[in-house]
Amino acid sequence: MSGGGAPQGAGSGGEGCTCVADEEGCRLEEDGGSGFSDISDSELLSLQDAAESGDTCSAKKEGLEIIHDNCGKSDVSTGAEQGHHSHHMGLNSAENPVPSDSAQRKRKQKSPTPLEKYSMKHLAVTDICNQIWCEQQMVYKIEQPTVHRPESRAIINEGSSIHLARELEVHDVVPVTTQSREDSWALKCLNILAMIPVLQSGGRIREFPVFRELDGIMVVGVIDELGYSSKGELELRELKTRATPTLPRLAQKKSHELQVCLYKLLFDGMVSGVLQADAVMQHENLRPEQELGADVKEHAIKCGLTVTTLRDVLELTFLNLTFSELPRIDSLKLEYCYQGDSSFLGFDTVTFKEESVMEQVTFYLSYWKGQRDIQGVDIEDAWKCRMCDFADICEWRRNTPRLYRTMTKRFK
DNA sequence: ATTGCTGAAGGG
Repeated sequence: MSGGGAPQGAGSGGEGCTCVADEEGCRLEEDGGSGFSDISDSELLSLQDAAESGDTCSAKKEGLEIIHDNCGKSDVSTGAEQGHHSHHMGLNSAENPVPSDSAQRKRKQKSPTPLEKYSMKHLAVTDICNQIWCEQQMVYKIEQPTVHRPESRAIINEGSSIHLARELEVHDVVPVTTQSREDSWALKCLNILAMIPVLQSGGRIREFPVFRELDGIMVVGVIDELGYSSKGELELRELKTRATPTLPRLAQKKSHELQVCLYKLLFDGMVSGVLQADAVMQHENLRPEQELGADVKEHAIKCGLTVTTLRDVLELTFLNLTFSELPRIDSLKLEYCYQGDSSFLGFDTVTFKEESVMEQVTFYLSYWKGQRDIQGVDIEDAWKCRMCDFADICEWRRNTPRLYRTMTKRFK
């Protein structure tokens, strides 16, 4: 069951709070139920309020037009069901139109890299983790983010709500309206600024945003939990909720392990000063002097900060990160628990080997830079296809007949 | 720049 409670408005009793970008309610999906079902009642209410009070509810981002007197969940015009990555695929028809060396301007002749093709400014840590599971599937997920078999969807929703419940144990979540990507980044920074002192005083935090350039690509993520072990070491904890009361098998563990290693790589970089405001601005194509939205500025004031532009916030954040002398992450822990009865299944301690992690990162990012072809699952991993949401449309499978036979074989 | 494109993680 999806019990994900709504992050209610600014609670007063918490030890802290996190702001979530409340993109004017644009986190909507066509299908009222199977999609991101955790749009909460309170979010819907605030949407309706906004509509009634005549607020423009135009959601240009995502190419989604909402008729604003019908701003309810069931009335979302589609167009978003393919998500933001829904650039029409398969434009190969017009390819290489005769290299008429004359009129052809200085446009790049070479085909775009996958990163360019999907207009991605950055990769998420979880993109890379999906990539380690199956690169072909990861691409399908980017192209069609809302495609899920119902059973996958239910398990994922349950996991989300358990995570949210845990988050609410350590701080409140207050919705903040963002009007631009600059606003979203500012909010991310405000969250970091709010969490630094908690870490400094030995406290525990959840949902810590991290980002850093790796191999020329911006990688962003959110650390599930940071706290201190009994030995006083800074410890990263990543909760994995499971649909079966079993520990994961190797293939899945590999993905989880890389996930926490990537978080450490990003976090350590941030506290040791490798971040530069300009690099972030360039990668993300942000306007540094753009004035921040009213709600973001208002929230900054509540945090005791007077800021007007994203540059202000970013630089403040980087200064704080480097001068707070936060430790690097000492220990990486995966915690598994069973969705059914919340019982604890076990811990895994992950060893961080920098060379090995960087080697993997280089390999996975090379795909995004167009340096190699896509690589679907190997024969021995063909079992993954049996529970893949995209099995029936998969090019990799179609082009790998041996894989298909292995996959469909009912072994034993 | 056919001028702008995205909360990440969520589980297997």
